Amino acid sequence: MGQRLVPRGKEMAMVKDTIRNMEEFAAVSGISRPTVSKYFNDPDSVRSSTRKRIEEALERYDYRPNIFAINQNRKLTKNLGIVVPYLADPFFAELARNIEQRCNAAGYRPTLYSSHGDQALENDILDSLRSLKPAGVLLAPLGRSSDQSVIENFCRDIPTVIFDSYLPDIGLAFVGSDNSQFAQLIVEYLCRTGEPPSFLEMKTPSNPNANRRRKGYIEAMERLGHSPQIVKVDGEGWQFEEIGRREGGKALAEGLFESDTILCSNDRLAIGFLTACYELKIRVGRDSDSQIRVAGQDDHPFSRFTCPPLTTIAQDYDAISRCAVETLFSAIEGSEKKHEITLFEGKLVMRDSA
Amino acid sequence: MGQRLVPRGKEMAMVKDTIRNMEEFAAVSGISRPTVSKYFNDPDSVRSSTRKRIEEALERYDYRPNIFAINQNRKLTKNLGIVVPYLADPFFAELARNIEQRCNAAGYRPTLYSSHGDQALENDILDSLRSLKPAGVLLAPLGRSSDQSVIENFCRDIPTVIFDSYLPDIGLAFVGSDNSQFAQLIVEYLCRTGEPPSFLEMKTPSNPNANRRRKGYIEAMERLGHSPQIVKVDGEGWQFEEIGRREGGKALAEGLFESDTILCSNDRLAIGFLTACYELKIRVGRDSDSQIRVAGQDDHPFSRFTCPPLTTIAQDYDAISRCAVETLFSAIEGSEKKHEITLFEGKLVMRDSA
DNA sequence: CCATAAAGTTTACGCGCGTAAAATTTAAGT
DNA sequence: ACTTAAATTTTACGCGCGTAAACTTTATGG
Repeated sequence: MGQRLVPRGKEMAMVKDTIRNMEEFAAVSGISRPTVSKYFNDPDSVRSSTRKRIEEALERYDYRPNIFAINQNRKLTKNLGIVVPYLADPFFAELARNIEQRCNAAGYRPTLYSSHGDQALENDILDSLRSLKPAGVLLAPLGRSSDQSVIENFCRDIPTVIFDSYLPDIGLAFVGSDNSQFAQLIVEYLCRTGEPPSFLEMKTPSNPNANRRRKGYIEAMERLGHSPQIVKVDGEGWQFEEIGRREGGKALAEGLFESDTILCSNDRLAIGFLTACYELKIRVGRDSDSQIRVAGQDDHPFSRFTCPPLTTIAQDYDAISRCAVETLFSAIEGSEKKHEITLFEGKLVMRDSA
Repeated sequence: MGQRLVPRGKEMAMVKDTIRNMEEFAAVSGISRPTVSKYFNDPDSVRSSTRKRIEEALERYDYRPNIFAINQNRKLTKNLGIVVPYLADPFFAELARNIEQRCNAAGYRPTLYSSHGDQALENDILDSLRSLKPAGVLLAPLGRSSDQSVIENFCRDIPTVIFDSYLPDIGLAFVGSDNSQFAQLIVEYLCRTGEPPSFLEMKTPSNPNANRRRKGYIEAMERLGHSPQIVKVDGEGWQFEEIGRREGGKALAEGLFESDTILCSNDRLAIGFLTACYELKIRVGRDSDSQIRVAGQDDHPFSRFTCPPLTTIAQDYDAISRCAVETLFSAIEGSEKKHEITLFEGKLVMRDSA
């Protein structure tokens, strides 16, 4: 009796549930519009008592500032762009997820784009990204098939951190992996535990990281007193598994590998190559009754589940995404000048394939 | 002599390269601003001669309308939202790519979001999607862990086509696969070629499609005169491969499967289960010296590359994405009323695992 | 209690574009 | 050449918010 059947907030919301703009919201919260505007730009910039009043009103009415009107008038938006070359590759999906969460946590509005391995699309994305007036962009370029001049122009206008795939002197900074170290680390391991490996890669790798991995392989082999052997197979595009299976299998069947240990340029190639081995009934592993060993590089999310599970070098997803985001933020908020390059080392992940 | 050293367009661009708004662009193109505005809303709505003049100016000056000002004033934006539950799953990545391209082709601006398996994030996405005033949304819900009332409210305000994971009576329409048919098709195949299969699934599947697949399995088994056997394993979340490996392997080691043929609720579970088989040194395949057969459902992009390659039922990515997009467009442009459900059949993909 | 700074209020303008209405020009067709 | 419809121009307003300037209120401290 006499008790409220409806919570106070809900009741008041019924009175005028349709807050059309900041003017009306300022009215119902009893604060002037410019102050309310100030609050939304930075809640800490208003006195705590007025902040409280605004936030109370915010609970009664679900008003939120019109994002288009905001961005039209602000010089610097809170938008961020995240661009990856190929989202159907779980490696990039994971990286993107990681970066996205960090951006959200920092109060920005990230938007995710995938170039799908297509130069024209990458250019289009950068183009439409411009019109979003983003505060910054985190860009993993296609690599070899990127239109460098387009990216260079873009980076001149918009604060951009490049990650994963290096482009010389472009953008605020580069964050990626020390691909040479990747290859050296696993070569050392493979040599220590068996025959020195042959190296399997695509003839025209779409990603420049492949070049550093090849060099790392050669360096490590020579340092250890072995002669490197590189098998380059045909294949274009981003269907790495299929290339690894078809062309890698072909090379295997033709006996092109001088070693019984195959180091693949990346995990996806290795995954396809494992399939080829299966089809050729060649037993892969490091136990005595196996015929060859296969290793990859990246620690792709699926590498744990190949048969046998793939020995590989793990990318430090977390460090890369964290560093890329932090670098961008410090450049946006402060003003970093010099073009910095940060490379993270990989860790050996020993599984059964090598 | 007397020849131009600079193309005409470039030369004129030097004169006044900084078109600040539509007013200025209208001036240099010799057309009034309202007509230019009309052109940008629909190039075919102006006379071909004026269209030509505008497009000539467009080549000389790289003006493009301010997207924020446009969206602020238009009642209906050209924005679209695409939401998937888990982007690190290449199945959804592929589907999203497919949908994205269709939206772009139709002149819309799609934005891709992933709920990353998290209800709170799904809600947040819908919330921030609202403020984008999208013309429509293509939503693949989390499923069981979705907050149905939130999604229902969202769909009341914004034209939304649900895909992949069915939610009763929500949204404009549903587009997905006939999951019951998937299971029946592969059960028939498995029974025809060997022992009737046991069914492996998660105890609390995150996706309601799993329920239809289970029913399809039971139906087909009974129709063929076999008694169904379902093995439910523990496991939460979206790490299906790991669940398939760990829990599926445990069930296998404990001899819980009555049949030598295992039908998995989906490919990712099957991929993990194949790993478990490998670890237990159980040979998978359909040839005489294999011990068990394993099949999946979805035709996941990686299923081609498991060892052995996975026999499965292929989702019709293309048909689903096409239908979902077309349904949304016809609802946006025209005005579809009735809530339609469209299901696509799967096709048997025979590989070596079963 | 008063001086002072900090915060809030009023007022007003501008951002870039959609869009309506009325006036004018253009194109098409008998 | 004349009628008519269609396209374009002019003019004008509004969207929702950022933001500046001048003024008024509040908090703080000796």
